[in-house]
Amino acid sequence: MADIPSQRITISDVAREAGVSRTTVSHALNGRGQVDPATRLKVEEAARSLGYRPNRHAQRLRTGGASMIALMSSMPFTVSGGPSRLGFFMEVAAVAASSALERGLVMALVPPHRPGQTSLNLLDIDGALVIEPQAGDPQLAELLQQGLPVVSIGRPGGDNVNVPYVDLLSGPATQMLLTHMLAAGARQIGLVVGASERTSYSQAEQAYAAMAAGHGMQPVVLRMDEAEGEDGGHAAAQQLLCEHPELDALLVMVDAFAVGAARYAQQAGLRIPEDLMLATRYDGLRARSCEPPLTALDLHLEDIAQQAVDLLFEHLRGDTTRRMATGPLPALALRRSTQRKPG
Amino acid sequence: MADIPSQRITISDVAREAGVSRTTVSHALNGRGQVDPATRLKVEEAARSLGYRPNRHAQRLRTGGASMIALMSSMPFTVSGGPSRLGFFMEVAAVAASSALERGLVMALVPPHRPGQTSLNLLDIDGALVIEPQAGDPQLAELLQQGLPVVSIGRPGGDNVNVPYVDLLSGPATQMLLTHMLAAGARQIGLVVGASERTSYSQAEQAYAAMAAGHGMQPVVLRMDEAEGEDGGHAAAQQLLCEHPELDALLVMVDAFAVGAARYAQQAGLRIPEDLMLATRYDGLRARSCEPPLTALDLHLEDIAQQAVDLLFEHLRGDTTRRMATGPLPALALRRSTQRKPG
DNA sequence: CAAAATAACCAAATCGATTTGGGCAAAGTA
DNA sequence: TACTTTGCCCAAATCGATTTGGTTATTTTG
Repeated sequence: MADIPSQRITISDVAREAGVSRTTVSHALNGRGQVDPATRLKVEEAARSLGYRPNRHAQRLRTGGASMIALMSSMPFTVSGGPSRLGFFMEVAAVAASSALERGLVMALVPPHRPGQTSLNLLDIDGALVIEPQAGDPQLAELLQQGLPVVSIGRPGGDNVNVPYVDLLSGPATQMLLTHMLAAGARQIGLVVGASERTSYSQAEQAYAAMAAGHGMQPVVLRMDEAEGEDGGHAAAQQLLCEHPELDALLVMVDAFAVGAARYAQQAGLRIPEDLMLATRYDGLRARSCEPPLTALDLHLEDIAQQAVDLLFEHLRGDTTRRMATGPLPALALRRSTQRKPG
Repeated sequence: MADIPSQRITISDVAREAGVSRTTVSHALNGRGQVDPATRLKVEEAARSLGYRPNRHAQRLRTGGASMIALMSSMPFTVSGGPSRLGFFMEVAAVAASSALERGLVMALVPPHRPGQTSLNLLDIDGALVIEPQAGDPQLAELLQQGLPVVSIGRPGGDNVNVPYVDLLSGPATQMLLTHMLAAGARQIGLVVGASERTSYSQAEQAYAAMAAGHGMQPVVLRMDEAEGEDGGHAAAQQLLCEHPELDALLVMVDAFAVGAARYAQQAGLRIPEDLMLATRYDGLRARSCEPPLTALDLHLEDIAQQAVDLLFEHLRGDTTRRMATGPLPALALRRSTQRKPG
């Protein structure tokens, strides 16, 4: 029956119990230096019986090692947080937290916040993962300014050219969605992206332009402020379909927009997919619980997040040679929103 | 153009810059001791200009406290993690992380792990949130044994009677689902719960028993090991429906099981909801992306998580008077799986 | 056999903060 | 005047680990 230790067990206690010096305890427990195997056993036994757990703060203070990373979202609250919180951010978080723990790192979540809160200087981290930062992202800027290692999930926008990143392959991804929609019978596809300057958007636009040129499609693109959330998607669909009644399909890159677009279609009496096909990029809760469920992409975020943590870990260790990683190609998640009844 | 500081700024650097001792810097920056207002300004200015950020490890080592809490899941990997990671756990995580940050606490995610990994002694936290711990939960036991403040989301199972908790109201929740199914035309409802000893299960069973007695329903309950995941739900449905062909509805408390049950129904040629109604407790990704989507409950996890963080915060502060909190009543999330076509 | 290498261990320095226990004027009090 | 209080400041101790730079014995080598 072990008493609850009111005073924490330190290395000195173990040393006393084992009858050796603190140095030897440290060496024995960490496999460093020269220690007689018999002594090592004695130390280990003492540590176990006393319930010794090294004080992480003392360890980190001495060794300078990293212990905490943060995962931050640069998307506005209305897209990344809000009613349906379980999006891209949290999916990455789930995997990244596991991978981080396996490396002895603790991952702190810094969820999207209402405008005007920085709170970054509140927490003291050794590195950070950021998701699809836009050009001139203030959070990213602050992290870099503090000299912290950062890995971006998705190539960072703007002039942050030397921030290491995991490529999300937005060009091929867009191509995949467009190809599918065309094969499924779409004739005129419109594109909706966010208004901020993110690599995924510009790559999508490029892929879309190339595709349109190749298929004799008149390119129709609309950019909408992400902060507008689902309502923004509603408005975007409305504007696009009024100005371009020939459109019979929409590729809406932001899932919150896509849900709004579906709502507009319903209100306008447009059947999905018969009158209007709809697809989005990220296959998350929003895409799946939309009515009808939306065709989207499995981005393999599990691999992506894993790679990002790996990369960040390397940089934390001082090995900054690798500046990029690539995940597997996205895979199509086929749903009703792009499947017209045959005939 | 600030250089990237290769060497971290310490309190000594600030002291030198401001022309005072380290003690005075500490006092000035932390509002302790007696410091001339003019000196304080000088110190603050020096700290700002040098970009000083106190070393968290040194601080914590000295002061003892840590400002980190953990969110842990006691569900097996197959239920809470796995292919569809975005469940109960991550939904709570999203909200709890925000609330924690607002209080200056960092929240670490300790996702469900493969069996045999503790990893708890790896991180040092000063409090934890646990989700629906079962009777004799080893993680909870370890936390308590270390004397750490713990708040449970959902009343803890077994004899952990004095662990403070946020009530998930599983009795009323079950009643709500059963009442709905009966009103929707179900005649004989079977119940599937997890085999572990969790309060939500026993409360569900109680509510079910009472309901059955009141409606002349023969109670049919099956307990399935949670580690079996979706396949377990498949097996449970098979067994239940073979032994009790009179059943025309199932309330499956674990969402992973429910998805498996839906799969079995499809294989057995049972139409949902015409031949078999299906409902589950937690309205998450699994319930929504099931075919057909499953009727479930909005548990108001946002409020629940908020309350849990509040409660834990109080206990961290030493105020242990409040030992329980209650969230709002769950709300029905109606889906096709319980809506028979009229006529 | 003397010199060099190795094994096993330890005392003290170190990491960067906070806290303890003063020191020294200037101001207040008997 | 002498004695206490107050204001402002600092040197050194402290937190609990790791690391540096040794000291002894014990082998190995020339």
